[in-house]
Amino acid sequence: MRIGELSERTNTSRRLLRYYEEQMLIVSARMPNGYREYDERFVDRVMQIRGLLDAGLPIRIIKQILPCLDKPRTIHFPDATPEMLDTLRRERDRMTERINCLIRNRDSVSDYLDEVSKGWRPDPDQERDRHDELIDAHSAN
Amino acid sequence: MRIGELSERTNTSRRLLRYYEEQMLIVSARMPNGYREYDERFVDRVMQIRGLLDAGLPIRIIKQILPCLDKPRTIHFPDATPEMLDTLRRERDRMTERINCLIRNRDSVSDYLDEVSKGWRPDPDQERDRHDELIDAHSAN
DNA sequence: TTGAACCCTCACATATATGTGAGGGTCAAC
DNA sequence: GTTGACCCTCACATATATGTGAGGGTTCAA
Repeated sequence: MRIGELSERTNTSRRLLRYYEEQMLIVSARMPNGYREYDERFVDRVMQIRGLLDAGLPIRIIKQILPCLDKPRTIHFPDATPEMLDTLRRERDRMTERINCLIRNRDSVSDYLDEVSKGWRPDPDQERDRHDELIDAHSAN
Repeated sequence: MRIGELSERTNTSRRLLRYYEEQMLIVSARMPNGYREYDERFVDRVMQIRGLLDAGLPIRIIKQILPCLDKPRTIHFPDATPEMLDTLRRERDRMTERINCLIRNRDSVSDYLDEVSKGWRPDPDQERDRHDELIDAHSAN
């Protein structure tokens, strides 16, 4: 497929697809007329890139972890220098931290929405303790 | 505490703490000499903000969800307009998508690391098999 | 009373991801 | 053979989060 179709199917501007290519996250074949040509695999690949970008990973890091996400991944073993593996372990751990942070906060938002939809109403009898609770309000972020 | 201590305890530059204040993510009291004064709660609050920023949420959104994360949150219920609740639901869903994307990719990285460490340990104590795999590797390229 | 170590505001600079548009090919349909 | 919908490169613009530094006040201890 050409860039326009990939753009529509991944909801990503042509500009960005060319940018990702420039940043070497993807590679494109070229048709005789110079047009870029992509095969089906790129739909998922681009959506994966977008997901990771949206989750806060910079292109520099995405470029490093993408090769590990290919299956079969054996081809990429030889590229794995010890420094690279260290980077990957660090990134894996950062991703886990991000996940936990997101889960905690998503659950808070979720709880909030649940309580609102249950029809919470201000109860003057419970306002007494508010000050005390404020003290240990934010935990573990 | 003053901004320097908060900065050290949250590993966040003074510049950014002032920026978060300008963006109304946090508020500071002022001492008579004009210095900012923070109480303990801000340590967690700032770390929460940093976690969310790192997870890809823009300040605009963080500003909207932060009030829901306060406990007790009752104070903020009356502010919840229907549009606001819609935004929150959308953000909750986006956070869930981010979480799933991160988990998928983290697990892939993790699997990769596991396989590398099973087959090819850069650790000098366990280098037995490396030679064969290196041969394979080079012919695959 | 001087100096170090804080703090203030303000402004300009940088990196990253993204938008926009100019100037110009390619190609299929009318 | 003209038109419209694609594609190309290149360059400039924008938004967001962050760094850096100038110019200047405050506090405290030697």
